[in-house]
Amino acid sequence: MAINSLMEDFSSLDTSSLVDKVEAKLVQLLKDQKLNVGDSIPKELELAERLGVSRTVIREALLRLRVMGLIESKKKKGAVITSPDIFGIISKSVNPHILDQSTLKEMFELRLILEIGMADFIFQRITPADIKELKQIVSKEPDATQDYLFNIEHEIAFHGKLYEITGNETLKKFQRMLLPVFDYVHHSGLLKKQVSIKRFVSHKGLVDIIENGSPEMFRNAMRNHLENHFSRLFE
Amino acid sequence: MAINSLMEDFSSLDTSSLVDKVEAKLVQLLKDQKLNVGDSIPKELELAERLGVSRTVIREALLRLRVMGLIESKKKKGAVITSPDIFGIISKSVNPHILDQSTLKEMFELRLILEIGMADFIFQRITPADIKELKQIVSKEPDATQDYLFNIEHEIAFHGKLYEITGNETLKKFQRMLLPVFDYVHHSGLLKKQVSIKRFVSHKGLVDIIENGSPEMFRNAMRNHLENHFSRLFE
DNA sequence: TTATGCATTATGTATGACATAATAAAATTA
DNA sequence: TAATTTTATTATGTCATACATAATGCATAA
Repeated sequence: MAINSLMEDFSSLDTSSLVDKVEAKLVQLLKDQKLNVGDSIPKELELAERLGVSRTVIREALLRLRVMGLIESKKKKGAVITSPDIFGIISKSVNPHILDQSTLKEMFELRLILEIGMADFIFQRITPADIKELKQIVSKEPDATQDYLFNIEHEIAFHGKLYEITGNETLKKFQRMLLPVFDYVHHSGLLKKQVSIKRFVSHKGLVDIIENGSPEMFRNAMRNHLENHFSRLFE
Repeated sequence: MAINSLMEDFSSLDTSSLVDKVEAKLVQLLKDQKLNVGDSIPKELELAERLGVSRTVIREALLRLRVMGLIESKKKKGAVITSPDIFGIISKSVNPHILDQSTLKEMFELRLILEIGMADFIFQRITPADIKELKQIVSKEPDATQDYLFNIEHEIAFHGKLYEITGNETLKKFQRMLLPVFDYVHHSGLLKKQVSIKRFVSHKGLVDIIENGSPEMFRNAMRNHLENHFSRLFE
Protein backbone atom coordinates (compact mmCIF):
# COMPACT_ATOMS: atom_id res chain seq x y z
CA MET A 1 0.00 0.00 0.00
CA ALA A 2 1.39 3.31 -1.04
CA ILE A 3 0.00 5.24 1.86
CA ASN A 4 1.28 2.76 4.34
CA SER A 5 4.80 2.79 3.04
CA LEU A 6 4.63 6.53 2.95
CA MET A 7 3.69 6.58 6.60
CA GLU A 8 6.55 4.31 7.38
CA ASP A 9 8.85 6.68 5.62
CA PHE A 10 7.50 9.43 7.75
CA SER A 11 7.93 7.50 10.95
CA SER A 12 11.50 6.78 10.08
CA LEU A 13 12.21 10.44 9.57
CA ASP A 14 15.28 11.38 11.48
CA THR A 15 13.97 13.91 13.93
CA SER A 16 16.97 13.79 16.22
CA SER A 17 19.06 16.86 16.69
CA LEU A 18 22.72 17.19 15.95
CA VAL A 19 23.57 16.71 19.58
CA ASP A 20 21.52 13.52 19.66
CA LYS A 21 23.60 12.08 16.86
CA VAL A 22 26.87 13.05 18.42
CA GLU A 23 25.77 11.65 21.76
CA ALA A 24 24.80 8.35 20.17
CA LYS A 25 28.13 8.20 18.40
CA LEU A 26 30.03 8.80 21.59
CA VAL A 27 28.01 6.28 23.59
CA GLN A 28 28.57 3.70 20.92
CA LEU A 29 32.26 4.48 21.07
CA LEU A 30 32.20 3.55 24.74
CA LYS A 31 30.08 0.46 24.27
CA ASP A 32 32.34 -0.82 21.57
CA GLN A 33 34.60 -1.82 24.40
CA LYS A 34 37.50 -0.10 22.76
CA LEU A 35 37.64 2.09 25.79
CA ASN A 36 37.82 1.11 29.43
CA VAL A 37 37.34 2.88 32.70
CA GLY A 38 40.09 5.36 33.24
CA ASP A 39 40.79 5.89 29.58
CA SER A 40 40.48 9.43 28.41
CA ILE A 41 38.61 10.50 25.34
CA PRO A 42 39.77 13.07 22.78
CA LYS A 43 39.54 16.70 23.70
CA GLU A 44 36.56 18.81 22.73
CA LEU A 45 38.16 20.69 19.89
CA GLU A 46 39.53 17.51 18.38
CA LEU A 47 36.13 15.84 18.54
CA ALA A 48 34.51 18.92 17.06
CA GLU A 49 36.92 18.84 14.18
CA ARG A 50 36.68 15.11 13.57
CA LEU A 51 32.89 15.07 13.62
CA GLY A 52 32.54 18.32 11.76
CA VAL A 53 30.41 20.12 14.29
CA SER A 54 30.91 23.06 16.58
CA ARG A 55 32.45 22.80 19.99
CA THR A 56 29.10 23.79 21.45
CA VAL A 57 27.49 20.62 20.19
CA ILE A 58 30.34 18.48 21.39
CA ARG A 59 30.20 20.08 24.79
CA GLU A 60 26.50 19.44 25.07
CA ALA A 61 26.88 15.81 24.08
CA LEU A 62 29.74 15.33 26.52
CA LEU A 63 27.67 17.01 29.19
CA ARG A 64 24.95 14.44 28.70
CA LEU A 65 27.43 11.63 29.19
CA ARG A 66 28.66 13.41 32.27
CA VAL A 67 25.19 13.72 33.76
CA MET A 68 24.63 10.05 33.03
CA GLY A 69 27.81 9.38 34.93
CA LEU A 70 29.67 7.84 32.03
CA ILE A 71 32.50 10.33 32.00
CA GLU A 72 34.12 12.85 34.24
CA SER A 73 35.94 15.86 32.94
CA LYS A 74 38.89 17.51 34.57
CA LYS A 75 40.30 20.85 33.80
CA LYS A 76 43.37 19.95 31.89
CA LYS A 77 43.28 16.22 31.47
CA GLY A 78 40.18 16.16 29.33
CA ALA A 79 37.40 13.68 29.97
CA VAL A 80 37.92 10.21 31.37
CA ILE A 81 35.55 7.28 31.40
CA THR A 82 34.09 6.46 34.78
CA SER A 83 31.95 3.80 36.33
CA PRO A 84 28.63 5.50 37.00
CA ASP A 85 26.96 5.55 40.37
CA ILE A 86 23.56 4.94 38.86
CA PHE A 87 21.39 5.28 41.86
CA GLY A 88 23.27 8.27 43.11
CA ILE A 89 22.46 9.92 39.83
CA ILE A 90 18.80 9.12 39.69
CA SER A 91 18.31 9.93 43.34
CA LYS A 92 18.73 13.51 42.25
CA SER A 93 15.87 13.29 39.83
CA VAL A 94 13.54 11.31 42.02
CA ASN A 95 11.27 14.00 43.28
CA PRO A 96 7.96 12.79 44.70
CA HIS A 97 6.32 16.05 43.83
CA ILE A 98 7.14 15.65 40.19
CA LEU A 99 6.77 11.92 39.60
CA ASP A 100 3.33 10.96 38.41
CA GLN A 101 0.99 9.11 40.69
CA SER A 102 1.14 5.68 39.15
CA THR A 103 4.93 5.69 39.26
CA LEU A 104 4.84 6.72 42.89
CA LYS A 105 2.50 3.91 43.75
CA GLU A 106 4.69 1.45 41.88
CA MET A 107 7.74 2.55 43.79
CA PHE A 108 5.83 2.04 46.98
CA GLU A 109 5.20 -1.51 45.87
CA LEU A 110 8.82 -1.96 44.97
CA ARG A 111 9.86 -1.55 48.57
CA LEU A 112 7.58 -4.33 49.71
CA ILE A 113 8.98 -6.61 47.04
CA LEU A 114 12.56 -5.89 48.03
CA GLU A 115 12.13 -6.43 51.74
CA ILE A 116 10.44 -9.76 51.30
CA GLY A 117 12.83 -10.93 48.63
CA MET A 118 16.06 -10.14 50.38
CA ALA A 119 15.71 -12.81 53.05
CA ASP A 120 18.38 -15.14 51.75
CA PHE A 121 20.98 -12.43 51.62
CA ILE A 122 20.27 -11.39 55.18
CA PHE A 123 20.70 -14.92 56.46
CA GLN A 124 23.78 -15.51 54.39
CA ARG A 125 25.66 -12.44 55.43
CA ILE A 126 24.51 -11.45 58.87
CA THR A 127 27.11 -11.24 61.65
CA PRO A 128 26.71 -11.51 65.42
CA ALA A 129 27.39 -7.78 65.61
CA ASP A 130 24.47 -7.14 63.29
CA ILE A 131 22.13 -9.13 65.48
CA LYS A 132 23.31 -7.23 68.49
CA GLU A 133 22.66 -3.94 66.74
CA LEU A 134 19.20 -5.06 65.63
CA LYS A 135 18.31 -5.97 69.19
CA GLN A 136 19.50 -2.60 70.36
CA ILE A 137 17.34 -0.82 67.79
CA VAL A 138 14.33 -2.85 68.77
CA SER A 139 14.88 -2.26 72.48
CA LYS A 140 14.86 1.48 71.98
CA GLU A 141 11.58 1.29 70.17
CA PRO A 142 8.59 3.13 71.61
CA ASP A 143 6.06 0.41 72.28
CA ALA A 144 3.13 2.52 71.22
CA THR A 145 2.82 0.38 68.13
CA GLN A 146 -0.88 -0.08 68.59
CA ASP A 147 -1.97 3.37 67.57
CA TYR A 148 0.35 3.29 64.63
CA LEU A 149 1.94 6.52 65.67
CA PHE A 150 5.13 4.59 65.58
CA ASN A 151 8.25 6.58 65.22
CA ILE A 152 9.25 6.99 61.61
CA GLU A 153 12.89 7.18 62.57
CA HIS A 154 12.73 3.81 64.20
CA GLU A 155 11.13 2.35 61.13
CA ILE A 156 13.94 3.70 59.00
CA ALA A 157 16.59 2.60 61.46
CA PHE A 158 15.31 -0.95 61.65
CA HIS A 159 14.53 -1.56 58.01
CA GLY A 160 17.58 0.37 56.90
CA LYS A 161 19.71 -1.94 59.00
CA LEU A 162 18.22 -4.92 57.23
CA TYR A 163 19.23 -3.50 53.86
CA GLU A 164 22.68 -2.91 55.25
CA ILE A 165 23.00 -6.49 56.38
CA THR A 166 22.46 -7.77 52.86
CA GLY A 167 25.84 -6.33 52.04
CA ASN A 168 24.49 -5.10 48.75
CA GLU A 169 25.42 -1.46 48.35
CA THR A 170 23.34 -1.07 45.22
CA LEU A 171 20.33 -2.31 47.08
CA LYS A 172 21.03 0.10 49.90
CA LYS A 173 21.26 2.99 47.48
CA PHE A 174 18.07 1.85 45.95
CA GLN A 175 16.41 2.02 49.31
CA ARG A 176 17.74 5.49 49.95
CA MET A 177 16.17 6.51 46.69
CA LEU A 178 12.87 4.89 47.57
CA LEU A 179 12.68 6.26 51.11
CA PRO A 180 11.29 9.72 50.42
CA VAL A 181 8.92 8.29 47.86
CA PHE A 182 7.58 5.73 50.27
CA ASP A 183 7.09 8.30 52.96
CA TYR A 184 5.35 10.62 50.54
CA VAL A 185 2.99 7.98 49.23
CA HIS A 186 2.28 6.76 52.74
CA HIS A 187 1.06 10.17 53.79
CA SER A 188 -0.60 11.25 50.57
CA GLY A 189 -4.09 10.32 49.54
CA LEU A 190 -2.81 8.02 46.84
CA LEU A 191 -3.65 4.79 48.61
CA LYS A 192 -6.67 3.43 50.35
CA LYS A 193 -7.23 4.58 53.88
CA GLN A 194 -5.58 2.55 56.55
CA VAL A 195 -8.24 0.13 57.67
CA SER A 196 -6.67 -2.30 60.03
CA ILE A 197 -4.01 -0.54 62.01
CA LYS A 198 -2.84 -3.65 63.64
CA ARG A 199 0.76 -4.69 63.58
CA PHE A 200 1.09 -8.37 62.99
CA VAL A 201 4.65 -9.56 63.27
CA SER A 202 6.69 -6.98 65.18
CA HIS A 203 10.25 -5.89 64.64
CA LYS A 204 11.17 -7.99 67.62
CA GLY A 205 9.49 -10.96 66.05
CA LEU A 206 11.54 -10.46 62.91
CA VAL A 207 14.76 -10.34 64.86
CA ASP A 208 13.85 -13.56 66.63
CA ILE A 209 13.35 -15.26 63.30
CA ILE A 210 16.60 -13.90 61.94
CA GLU A 211 18.36 -15.35 64.95
CA ASN A 212 16.66 -18.71 65.14
CA GLY A 213 14.67 -19.21 61.96
CA SER A 214 15.16 -19.62 58.24
CA PRO A 215 14.91 -17.41 55.16
CA GLU A 216 11.62 -19.06 54.41
CA MET A 217 10.22 -18.14 57.79
CA PHE A 218 11.57 -14.65 57.47
CA ARG A 219 9.85 -14.06 54.14
CA ASN A 220 6.51 -15.03 55.55
CA ALA A 221 7.03 -13.01 58.68
CA MET A 222 8.05 -9.95 56.71
CA ARG A 223 5.05 -10.35 54.45
CA ASN A 224 2.94 -10.40 57.56
CA HIS A 225 4.81 -7.49 59.07
CA LEU A 226 4.06 -5.39 55.99
CA GLU A 227 0.41 -6.39 55.92
CA ASN A 228 -0.75 -2.90 56.80
CA HIS A 229 0.93 -1.60 53.67
CA PHE A 230 -0.33 -4.43 51.48
CA SER A 231 -3.86 -3.91 52.67
CA ARG A 232 -3.72 -0.37 51.36
CA LEU A 233 -2.85 -1.68 47.90
CA PHE A 234 -5.14 -4.69 47.64
CA GLU A 235 -8.74 -4.46 48.70
CA MET B 1 42.55 24.73 67.85
CA ALA B 2 43.56 27.20 65.21
CA ILE B 3 44.92 24.69 62.75
CA ASN B 4 41.92 22.48 63.03
CA SER B 5 39.46 25.24 62.38
CA LEU B 6 41.62 26.36 59.52
CA MET B 7 41.43 22.91 58.01
CA GLU B 8 37.71 22.93 58.41
CA ASP B 9 37.58 26.17 56.57
CA PHE B 10 39.55 24.59 53.79
CA SER B 11 37.32 21.56 53.59
CA SER B 12 34.29 23.76 53.31
CA LEU B 13 35.73 25.63 50.37
CA ASP B 14 33.14 25.98 47.68
CA THR B 15 34.61 24.10 44.77
CA SER B 16 31.42 23.93 42.75
CA SER B 17 31.23 25.60 39.40
CA LEU B 18 28.82 28.28 38.37
CA VAL B 19 26.68 25.78 36.54
CA ASP B 20 26.52 23.65 39.67
CA LYS B 21 25.08 26.55 41.61
CA VAL B 22 22.55 27.42 38.97
CA GLU B 23 21.52 23.79 38.66
CA ALA B 24 20.99 23.52 42.40
CA LYS B 25 18.97 26.69 42.37
CA LEU B 26 16.73 25.43 39.60
CA VAL B 27 16.23 22.00 41.17
CA GLN B 28 15.29 23.62 44.42
CA LEU B 29 12.82 25.78 42.55
CA LEU B 30 11.14 22.62 41.33
CA LYS B 31 11.22 20.89 44.67
CA ASP B 32 9.69 23.87 46.37
CA GLN B 33 6.46 22.66 44.86
CA LYS B 34 5.77 26.05 43.46
CA LEU B 35 5.79 24.39 40.10
CA ASN B 36 3.87 21.36 38.92
CA VAL B 37 4.12 19.06 35.96
CA GLY B 38 3.19 20.91 32.82
CA ASP B 39 4.18 24.31 34.11
CA SER B 40 6.76 26.09 32.05
CA ILE B 41 9.82 27.74 33.46
CA PRO B 42 11.17 31.13 32.41
CA LYS B 43 13.05 31.39 29.16
CA GLU B 44 16.77 31.12 28.99
CA LEU B 45 17.51 34.78 28.49
CA GLU B 46 15.25 35.77 31.33
CA LEU B 47 16.88 33.27 33.66
CA ALA B 48 20.30 34.47 32.57
CA GLU B 49 19.36 38.01 33.38
CA ARG B 50 17.72 37.23 36.68
CA LEU B 51 20.57 35.08 37.93
CA GLY B 52 23.23 37.32 36.52
CA VAL B 53 25.02 34.69 34.46
CA SER B 54 25.50 34.06 30.79
CA ARG B 55 23.05 32.15 28.66
CA THR B 56 25.72 29.48 28.22
CA VAL B 57 25.61 28.63 31.90
CA ILE B 58 21.83 28.64 31.98
CA ARG B 59 21.69 26.37 28.98
CA GLU B 60 24.08 23.91 30.54
CA ALA B 61 22.14 23.84 33.80
CA LEU B 62 18.86 23.37 31.95
CA LEU B 63 20.44 20.66 29.89
CA ARG B 64 21.33 18.76 33.03
CA LEU B 65 17.76 18.91 34.20
CA ARG B 66 16.70 17.70 30.79
CA VAL B 67 19.03 14.72 30.89
CA MET B 68 17.70 13.89 34.33
CA GLY B 69 14.26 13.96 32.81
CA LEU B 70 12.98 16.80 34.95
CA ILE B 71 12.16 19.13 32.11
CA GLU B 72 11.55 19.00 28.41
CA SER B 73 12.20 21.92 26.14
CA LYS B 74 10.27 22.73 23.02
CA LYS B 75 11.24 25.14 20.34
CA LYS B 76 9.01 28.05 21.09
CA LYS B 77 7.21 27.15 24.27
CA GLY B 78 10.29 27.17 26.44
CA ALA B 79 10.91 24.41 28.94
CA VAL B 80 8.14 22.58 30.74
CA ILE B 81 8.36 20.38 33.81
CA THR B 82 7.88 16.69 33.12
CA SER B 83 7.50 13.52 35.07
CA PRO B 84 10.73 11.67 34.46
CA ASP B 85 10.92 8.13 33.18
CA ILE B 86 13.68 7.25 35.58
CA PHE B 87 14.56 3.79 34.47
CA GLY B 88 14.29 4.67 30.84
CA ILE B 89 16.91 7.29 31.45
CA ILE B 90 19.36 5.22 33.39
CA SER B 91 18.96 2.25 31.10
CA LYS B 92 20.99 4.31 28.69
CA SER B 93 23.87 4.58 31.09
CA VAL B 94 23.78 1.02 32.31
CA ASN B 95 26.61 -0.47 30.35
CA PRO B 96 27.94 -3.76 31.71
CA HIS B 97 31.33 -3.07 30.19
CA ILE B 98 31.67 0.12 32.14
CA LEU B 99 30.07 -0.69 35.47
CA ASP B 100 32.51 -1.94 38.03
CA GLN B 101 32.50 -5.56 39.07
CA SER B 102 30.97 -5.23 42.50
CA THR B 103 28.07 -3.21 41.14
CA LEU B 104 27.50 -5.80 38.45
CA LYS B 105 27.40 -8.57 41.00
CA GLU B 106 24.99 -6.60 43.13
CA MET B 107 22.64 -6.05 40.24
CA PHE B 108 22.75 -9.78 39.61
CA GLU B 109 21.60 -10.27 43.18
CA LEU B 110 18.91 -7.67 42.77
CA ARG B 111 17.14 -9.78 40.21
CA LEU B 112 16.93 -12.72 42.55
CA ILE B 113 15.49 -10.52 45.25
CA LEU B 114 12.85 -9.09 42.97
CA GLU B 115 11.61 -12.38 41.57
CA ILE B 116 11.19 -13.92 44.98
CA GLY B 117 9.63 -10.84 46.49
CA MET B 118 7.02 -10.17 43.85
CA ALA B 119 4.90 -13.22 44.65
CA ASP B 120 2.01 -11.37 46.25
CA PHE B 121 1.60 -9.05 43.32
CA ILE B 122 1.51 -11.92 40.87
CA PHE B 123 -1.21 -13.69 42.79
CA GLN B 124 -3.18 -10.52 43.30
CA ARG B 125 -3.24 -9.40 39.71
CA ILE B 126 -2.96 -12.46 37.52
CA THR B 127 -5.75 -13.13 35.03
CA PRO B 128 -6.87 -16.36 33.38
CA ALA B 129 -5.39 -15.07 30.13
CA ASP B 130 -2.03 -14.70 31.85
CA ILE B 131 -2.11 -18.28 33.05
CA LYS B 132 -2.95 -19.45 29.58
CA GLU B 133 -0.03 -17.51 28.17
CA LEU B 134 2.32 -18.87 30.80
CA LYS B 135 1.30 -22.40 29.94
CA GLN B 136 1.89 -21.71 26.30
CA ILE B 137 5.38 -20.39 26.98
CA VAL B 138 6.19 -23.43 29.08
CA SER B 139 4.86 -25.84 26.49
CA LYS B 140 7.13 -24.40 23.83
CA GLU B 141 10.12 -24.85 26.02
CA PRO B 142 12.95 -27.08 24.84
CA ASP B 143 13.13 -29.79 27.47
CA ALA B 144 16.88 -30.03 27.39
CA THR B 145 16.97 -28.40 30.78
CA GLN B 146 19.38 -30.92 32.15
CA ASP B 147 22.47 -29.79 30.35
CA TYR B 148 21.67 -26.18 31.17
CA LEU B 149 21.86 -25.20 27.56
CA PHE B 150 18.38 -23.90 28.07
CA ASN B 151 17.26 -21.33 25.65
CA ILE B 152 17.94 -17.85 26.89
CA GLU B 153 14.98 -16.51 25.00
CA HIS B 154 12.66 -18.82 26.83
CA GLU B 155 14.11 -17.75 30.12
CA ILE B 156 13.44 -14.16 29.25
CA ALA B 157 9.98 -14.90 27.90
CA PHE B 158 8.92 -16.76 31.01
CA HIS B 159 10.41 -14.56 33.66
CA GLY B 160 9.54 -11.42 31.72
CA LYS B 161 5.93 -12.53 31.67
CA LEU B 162 6.00 -12.84 35.44
CA TYR B 163 7.16 -9.26 35.77
CA GLU B 164 4.41 -8.24 33.40
CA ILE B 165 1.78 -9.97 35.50
CA THR B 166 2.68 -7.88 38.52
CA GLY B 167 1.19 -4.93 36.67
CA ASN B 168 4.02 -2.78 37.92
CA GLU B 169 5.49 -0.90 34.98
CA THR B 170 8.33 0.50 37.04
CA LEU B 171 9.29 -3.00 38.06
CA LYS B 172 9.17 -4.09 34.46
CA LYS B 173 11.42 -1.25 33.39
CA PHE B 174 13.72 -2.16 36.19
CA GLN B 175 13.92 -5.67 34.85
CA ARG B 176 14.65 -4.44 31.35
CA MET B 177 17.51 -2.48 32.79
CA LEU B 178 18.81 -5.47 34.71
CA LEU B 179 18.52 -7.95 31.85
CA PRO B 180 21.72 -7.21 29.95
CA VAL B 181 23.59 -6.95 33.22
CA PHE B 182 22.36 -10.30 34.40
CA ASP B 183 23.27 -11.94 31.16
CA TYR B 184 26.68 -10.36 31.20
CA VAL B 185 27.44 -11.40 34.75
CA HIS B 186 26.10 -14.87 34.10
CA HIS B 187 28.57 -15.42 31.31
CA SER B 188 31.53 -13.56 32.71
CA GLY B 189 34.02 -14.91 35.17
CA LEU B 190 32.67 -12.75 37.95
CA LEU B 191 30.91 -15.52 39.81
CA LYS B 192 31.83 -18.95 40.99
CA LYS B 193 31.73 -21.70 38.45
CA GLN B 194 28.45 -23.46 38.05
CA VAL B 195 28.75 -26.51 40.22
CA SER B 196 25.39 -28.17 40.32
CA ILE B 197 23.64 -27.66 37.06
CA LYS B 198 20.48 -29.22 38.22
CA ARG B 199 17.19 -27.48 37.83
CA PHE B 200 15.09 -27.85 40.91
CA VAL B 201 11.64 -26.42 40.47
CA SER B 202 10.89 -26.06 36.77
CA HIS B 203 8.98 -23.33 35.00
CA LYS B 204 6.10 -25.73 34.76
CA GLY B 205 6.26 -26.30 38.47
CA LEU B 206 6.04 -22.57 39.05
CA VAL B 207 3.00 -22.27 36.82
CA ASP B 208 1.29 -25.07 38.72
CA ILE B 209 1.87 -23.22 41.95
CA ILE B 210 0.61 -19.96 40.51
CA GLU B 211 -2.54 -21.74 39.46
CA ASN B 212 -3.20 -23.79 42.56
CA GLY B 213 -0.90 -22.57 45.28
CA SER B 214 -0.24 -19.51 47.40
CA PRO B 215 2.23 -16.61 47.38
CA GLU B 216 4.06 -18.34 50.18
CA MET B 217 4.47 -21.49 48.15
CA PHE B 218 5.53 -19.49 45.14
CA ARG B 219 8.29 -17.68 47.03
CA ASN B 220 9.79 -20.93 48.20
CA ALA B 221 9.45 -22.50 44.78
CA MET B 222 11.06 -19.53 43.08
CA ARG B 223 13.87 -19.54 45.61
CA ASN B 224 14.39 -23.16 44.71
CA HIS B 225 14.09 -22.47 41.02
CA LEU B 226 16.86 -19.90 41.25
CA GLU B 227 19.11 -22.18 43.30
CA ASN B 228 21.64 -22.50 40.52
CA HIS B 229 22.15 -18.75 40.59
CA PHE B 230 22.25 -18.54 44.36
CA SER B 231 24.83 -21.29 44.54
CA ARG B 232 27.14 -19.21 42.44
CA LEU B 233 26.91 -16.39 44.97
CA PHE B 234 27.07 -18.34 48.22
CA GLU B 235 29.55 -21.10 48.69
C1' DT C 1 67.26 17.66 45.51
C1' DT C 2 63.48 20.24 46.51
C1' DA C 3 60.67 24.19 45.93
C1' DT C 4 59.07 27.88 43.34
C1' DG C 5 57.48 30.11 39.48
C1' DC C 6 56.18 30.10 34.59
C1' DA C 7 54.30 28.45 30.28
C1' DT C 8 51.10 25.47 28.30
C1' DT C 9 46.79 23.37 27.62
C1' DA C 10 41.91 21.90 27.91
C1' DT C 11 37.87 22.90 30.08
C1' DG C 12 34.73 26.71 31.94
C1' DT C 13 32.34 31.07 31.00
C1' DA C 14 30.84 35.00 28.29
C1' DT C 15 29.07 37.29 24.22
C1' DG C 16 27.03 37.97 19.78
C1' DA C 17 25.09 36.21 15.69
C1' DC C 18 22.17 33.47 12.85
C1' DA C 19 19.17 29.06 11.92
C1' DT C 20 15.13 26.64 12.92
C1' DA C 21 10.69 25.50 14.34
C1' DA C 22 6.48 26.44 16.80
C1' DT C 23 3.05 29.66 17.75
C1' DA C 24 0.18 33.64 17.02
C1' DA C 25 -1.43 37.20 14.16
C1' DA C 26 -2.76 38.80 9.78
C1' DA C 27 -4.38 38.35 5.29
C1' DT C 28 -6.58 35.93 1.73
C1' DT C 29 -10.13 33.17 -0.24
C1' DA C 30 -14.56 30.64 -0.52
C1' DT D 1 -18.40 35.12 8.17
C1' DA D 2 -15.62 31.05 8.48
C1' DA D 3 -11.85 28.50 6.99
C1' DT D 4 -7.34 28.43 5.18
C1' DT D 5 -3.02 30.17 3.92
C1' DT D 6 0.73 33.48 4.65
C1' DT D 7 3.62 36.16 7.42
C1' DA D 8 5.72 37.73 11.65
C1' DT D 9 7.31 36.79 16.06
C1' DT D 10 9.68 34.35 19.51
C1' DA D 11 12.51 31.03 22.11
C1' DT D 12 15.44 27.31 21.55
C1' DG D 13 19.29 25.17 18.62
C1' DT D 14 23.75 25.85 16.49
C1' DC D 15 27.95 28.31 15.44
C1' DA D 16 32.13 31.20 16.14
C1' DT D 17 35.33 33.69 18.95
C1' DA D 18 37.46 35.41 22.95
C1' DC D 19 39.00 35.19 27.47
C1' DA D 20 39.12 33.03 32.46
C1' DT D 21 40.56 29.34 35.22
C1' DA D 22 42.87 25.49 36.87
C1' DA D 23 45.87 21.53 36.28
C1' DT D 24 50.11 19.78 34.44
C1' DG D 25 54.90 19.71 33.28
C1' DC D 26 59.10 22.04 32.62
C1' DA D 27 62.56 25.24 33.82
C1' DT D 28 64.81 27.79 37.20
C1' DA D 29 66.67 28.98 41.65
C1' DA D 30 67.67 27.97 46.46
